[in-house]
Amino acid sequence: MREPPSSAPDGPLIDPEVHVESFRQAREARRLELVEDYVELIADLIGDGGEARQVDIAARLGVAQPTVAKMLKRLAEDGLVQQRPYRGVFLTASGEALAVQSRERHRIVERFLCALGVSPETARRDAEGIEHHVSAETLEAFRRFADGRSDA
Amino acid sequence: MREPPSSAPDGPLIDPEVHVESFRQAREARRLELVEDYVELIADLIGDGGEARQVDIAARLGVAQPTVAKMLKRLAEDGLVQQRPYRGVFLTASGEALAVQSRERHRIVERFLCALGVSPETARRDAEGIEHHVSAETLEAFRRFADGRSDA
DNA sequence: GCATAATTATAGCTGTTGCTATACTCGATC
DNA sequence: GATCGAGTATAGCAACAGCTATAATTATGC
Ligand SMILES: [Mn+2]
Ligand SMILES: [Mn+2]
Ligand SMILES: [Mn+2]
Ligand SMILES: [Mn+2]
Repeated sequence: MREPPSSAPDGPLIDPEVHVESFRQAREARRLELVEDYVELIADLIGDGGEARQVDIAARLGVAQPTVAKMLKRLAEDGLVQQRPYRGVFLTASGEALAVQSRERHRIVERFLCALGVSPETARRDAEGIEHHVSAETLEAFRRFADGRSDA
Repeated sequence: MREPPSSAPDGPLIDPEVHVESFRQAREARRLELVEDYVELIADLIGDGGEARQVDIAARLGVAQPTVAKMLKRLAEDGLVQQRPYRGVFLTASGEALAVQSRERHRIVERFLCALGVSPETARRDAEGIEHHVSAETLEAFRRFADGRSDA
């Protein structure tokens, strides 16, 4: 049915094996999105008020409290947080490491968008989604651009 | 429990009502990601070879064929594609419109990353995820930057 | 200390996105 | 025109991410 492997791309479409790489990477990033947002938010809440309560996590994420409870259970199973019944949730060493890394990347993406001329509000909102799909190479390019343009 | 509404942000955390907006936008974008990728890919396959078969869609997305079959059923229910049993799938008018719009945004994001100095391979992979989280304002900033720097 | 409010836990549901296994249909070949 | 391979449909499963309703627990106020 399909043409035998020819080196001539007979249209605007790239090679299927190459194409699939991008989609796989995007799916993998999507799988990690929530985890990254949770640990980052937990770290911020602890840093801000000394504790991360389910109700506050839920309020900031815009989801119901049982949704948070279920996710925290999963994060605990994955060794990223530690929770004691009816008490707050804390980050493990690896959870803290992921939080620091995620927060730094988030910060760079948001700063980059602002440096590009996007309004702070839009930068804040778009960065929340974009951050999870920015590779190390792209992040470095973002950082370079933001540093070069920053008025600081 | 929580402080009464005070105008003084007592930490690095922004206002919860503002914070939740970003997460809601990211969740909404995530909800539309797959739909946009499907219609864009279907449009490309039709433009390339005149037809969009499930096996080809599956091969490019990196998923199994029944996964594609189920999604096409949903897209048909949503009025984005039309499929006849054991025949190819076609885009409706609104499906075509979404495809054109998604493809254009995708193209701009990828071109922007390249203009920023990211390698073509990384630009291709990162754009596949980033595209879905780029607002109209950010897209316009991307376009301006890419146009201003393009050597064409 | 006890009543009550706030918080967390749990049960049970839905919808989405993936999978494997298998049945069905279509078209090409002989 | 029967066969066989490619492609499609369907069934059934699992993980994930959300929800409501309600029970259990902790914390607060009197
Ligand atoms: Mn983040
Ligand atoms: Mn995020
Ligand atoms: Mn795309
Ligand atoms: Mn995409």
